[in-house]
Amino acid sequence: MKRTRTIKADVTEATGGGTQSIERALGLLLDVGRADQHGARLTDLVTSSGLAKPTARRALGALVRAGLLDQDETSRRYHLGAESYVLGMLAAPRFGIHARAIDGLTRLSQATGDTAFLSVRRDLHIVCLHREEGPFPIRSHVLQAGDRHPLGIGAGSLAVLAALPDDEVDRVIAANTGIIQEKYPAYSPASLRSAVMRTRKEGYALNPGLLMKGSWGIGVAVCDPQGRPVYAVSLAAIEDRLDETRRRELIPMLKLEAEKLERLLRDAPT
Amino acid sequence: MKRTRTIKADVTEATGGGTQSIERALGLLLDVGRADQHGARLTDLVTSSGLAKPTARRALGALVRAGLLDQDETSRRYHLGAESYVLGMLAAPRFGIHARAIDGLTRLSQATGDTAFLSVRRDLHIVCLHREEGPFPIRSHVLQAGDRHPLGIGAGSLAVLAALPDDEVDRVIAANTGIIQEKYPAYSPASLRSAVMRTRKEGYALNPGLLMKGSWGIGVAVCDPQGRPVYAVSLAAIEDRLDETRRRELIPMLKLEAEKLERLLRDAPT
DNA sequence: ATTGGGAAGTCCATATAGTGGACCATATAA
DNA sequence: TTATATGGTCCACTATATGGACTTCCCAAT
Repeated sequence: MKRTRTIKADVTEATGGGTQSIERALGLLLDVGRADQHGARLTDLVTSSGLAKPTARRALGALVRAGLLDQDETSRRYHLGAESYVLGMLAAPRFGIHARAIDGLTRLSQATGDTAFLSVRRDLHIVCLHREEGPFPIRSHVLQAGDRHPLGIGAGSLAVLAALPDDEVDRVIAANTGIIQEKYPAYSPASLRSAVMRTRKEGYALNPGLLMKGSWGIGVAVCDPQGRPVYAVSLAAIEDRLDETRRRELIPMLKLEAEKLERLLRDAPT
Repeated sequence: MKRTRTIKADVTEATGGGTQSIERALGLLLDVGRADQHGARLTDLVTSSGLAKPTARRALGALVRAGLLDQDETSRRYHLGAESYVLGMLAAPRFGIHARAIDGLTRLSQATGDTAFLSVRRDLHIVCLHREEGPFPIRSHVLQAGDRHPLGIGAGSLAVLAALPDDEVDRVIAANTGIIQEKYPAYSPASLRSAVMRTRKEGYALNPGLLMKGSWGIGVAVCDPQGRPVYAVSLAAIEDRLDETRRRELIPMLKLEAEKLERLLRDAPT
């Protein structure tokens, strides 16, 4: 007897089986990416991934053989490899706003003195793509290129979350609740929801030092031609430099740069 | 009875077992990377990889879920995803010569009118990282960013091969013999060896239309501080524009840019 | 020297996780 | 309508990845 197909092949979803080792390996690849700068050690990767050591090492070996990772011969640390770089260059035309966004970030950081960021949305998270420091001597290093946080955590991230439709805001918060409770004690699903409201009302996102006391941030979302938020432009500074008065000066500048990026997204084909 | 360990743990090598699915998946990832621009279709990936369709699809699914690939909802083609781009950006500081090399390529292409290339060595192959077109209206499109050829095939590639020590030249040619016989009818191991000699004698590599009749190229290698060739700078033009006389003008310009890059490699830390 | 601890790397019996032949669904062409 | 080509899926079977336990290496402290 034939099984009745209840959902008659909606789209493709629910595949997902039979890919354990691949997903583990890709997880390791992204982990190493996050740890670049100094490289990742086998033991750390083992603990952070929860894999058994032989398993992790075999996967890392495959990644190294593929050229996506390099292993330092003496320190034995894993770094991103040339193939990762090449891949990124090949992907660049499809995400090419980055290159042209750097100008804007530089303008912002020079004009304000503070540090400007470009972040990109990755489903439930946001990833910091670029950090451009301004001349002001006290600089927050809370957000680095490559850092990843749940949507809503941090100024740019909150700007993106608030720009999503309500049902997706709920979905995202629900999906991230576990991580938030575990790693972001200053946040809660409820506080996120009210932050979203505030962001929509004010027209910009504010992070009043919730990730690190004293390190404040403001951010706005950049939407694609379909109106979905994909990037965020944000600024970080110490609390004193982001009081209400100064924010009123800075927000128009942020919005201006965000609009320029939206125009680029509209014009760029691909 | 204990098995005697003949090679007492020289370095780590010969691991390699227990990674089939990972290597298959990574192969697919790189395949898609090569096919970007237009995206890769499932069927093509199946044939190019030799995998069974369900296997390929499962692996691609995992890559999509990890964000390394995107699948176009309507065309069903696979493209590089945001995570690939992020990875590349994170790897950029370690391979950052690229960004600073573009200036040099632009200078070259403007000064000569022809198309300038930056390529990077990946073990037995060379990968074209960047292509900068000059104003001259007849332009060869034989080499594109992302294209990969065995070492020795093409001008930049030959420059790198010729800059390797003899034993490695032999190793590379031996390892590539199969691919060369299969896909590059104008080449042979013997012709490669004599091309290497010619390159060393003349001080630059010449490709007299061996990949595509009429499309000539000249190239020089860029070596890291240890003297190992890692990049190549090259120029492509139609045969008429690369006669002996003009080559004598162009080669010093290429060498100048190559030396600038070597200086960057020396000064840049990591 | 000697010891100890931490990290990298390795082995192999086990069963879990991936495989692929066969099939279905949908889209465009004839 | 049939033909053909492509994307997507099922599931029995076994090839394949797994991980506990082990060895080797390195360095710092005794």
